[in-house]
Amino acid sequence: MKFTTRQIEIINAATEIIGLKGVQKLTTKSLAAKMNFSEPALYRHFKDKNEILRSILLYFKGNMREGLNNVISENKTGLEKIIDTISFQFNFFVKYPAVIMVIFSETSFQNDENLSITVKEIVDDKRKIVKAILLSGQKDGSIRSDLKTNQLTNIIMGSMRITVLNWRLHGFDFDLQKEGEELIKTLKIILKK
Amino acid sequence: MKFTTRQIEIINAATEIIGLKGVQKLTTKSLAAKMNFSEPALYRHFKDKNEILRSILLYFKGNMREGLNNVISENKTGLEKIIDTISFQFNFFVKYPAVIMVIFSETSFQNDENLSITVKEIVDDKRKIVKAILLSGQKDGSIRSDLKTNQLTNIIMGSMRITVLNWRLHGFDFDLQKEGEELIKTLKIILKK
DNA sequence: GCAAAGTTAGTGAATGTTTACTAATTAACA
DNA sequence: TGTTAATTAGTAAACATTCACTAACTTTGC
Repeated sequence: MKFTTRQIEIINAATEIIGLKGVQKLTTKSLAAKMNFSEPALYRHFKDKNEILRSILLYFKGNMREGLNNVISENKTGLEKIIDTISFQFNFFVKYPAVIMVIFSETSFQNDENLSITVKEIVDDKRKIVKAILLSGQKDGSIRSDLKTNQLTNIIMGSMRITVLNWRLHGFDFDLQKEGEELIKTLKIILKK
Repeated sequence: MKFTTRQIEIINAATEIIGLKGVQKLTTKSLAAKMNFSEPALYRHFKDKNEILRSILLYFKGNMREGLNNVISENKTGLEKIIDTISFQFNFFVKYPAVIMVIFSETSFQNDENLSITVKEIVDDKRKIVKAILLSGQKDGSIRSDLKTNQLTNIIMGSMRITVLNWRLHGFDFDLQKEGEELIKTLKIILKK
């Protein structure tokens, strides 16, 4: 998926609205207002509203993946890679808090058949990456092998997600970076062989 | 919060719509249709739509809490209680899958100030319960004490949530009960002293 | 080198629908 | 007979989208 600069501007504006007020408040009106142009102008850049929503998902899927790929291509142990992966994501969310609702959107984007398929693909994709790292960690001996990778995946992804969501729920009123480090410390102890 | 039988019927119908199609598809029209009566009939039982949404949250908050209270009032170790708590919730969701979207709804109900406060209270409430059990488990020696209860809470709640959400995302196509038992087995090993 | 042709990104006005909600009325029944 | 629960028929506002049109660029062919 390639996007024009203008499309990316719109995607960012839409993401900000969703992050601040929820998907229900993302309307052609609110989006056009944030972009400082008229509603019909949106249709110069996207076929319809659903394409905007799908583009938001795909755009951040790409962003996330790029960052994760950088992390996992380094020459480190599985445990280190997992830690880096989590760390990268916490940094990402601190930097772009508006994206949280988009990335953790299983519950929000399921009103359209097409969108919920996209969401599913994104989630499965990430799960696969984490699982693969865990497996490599079990092989290189940095991660304990007495627990199934599937379960460890749930524990890692789940605890990270709930920490971030909780941050959002509490109006970003605590230091996510710090909380992230706490979680990483804990997970390290749990995962280590 | 006391509800009439008719109100509970409406709450259940609304929950089913949300569970199946998402909050955005819960409209006065769709809800009335599911209830087999006209839209204005809804207003016999609720002041407005927001009161319906709030009632859904409160109703299941009550249901959950009742079940959890039963579990934690038994005379068991902290570890056993935590396991029972998780187990209870998996059973609950298998029985009432439509409720999942309501219980794990931080992301969906935040379009209204009032509702998102209610959601926050529910989440915080549950977090407190889990944390208290963990603490008692650390005191009675059934749960390891080298990790902070806050972090353990995130790990437990997060992994449970993501397992259930994943089940939903995949159209309920695997055995959640079994997956829940797997998770419990894993968590037991991790938490044990 | 420059006019004709085409493209890009926007506008205001209007569209048909859907939304939540209300007023007035009626059927049921204890 | 009076309360409860429903109805029919409506409303204003919000919604996504289309329409006809324009101003400002860019490309192309002579």
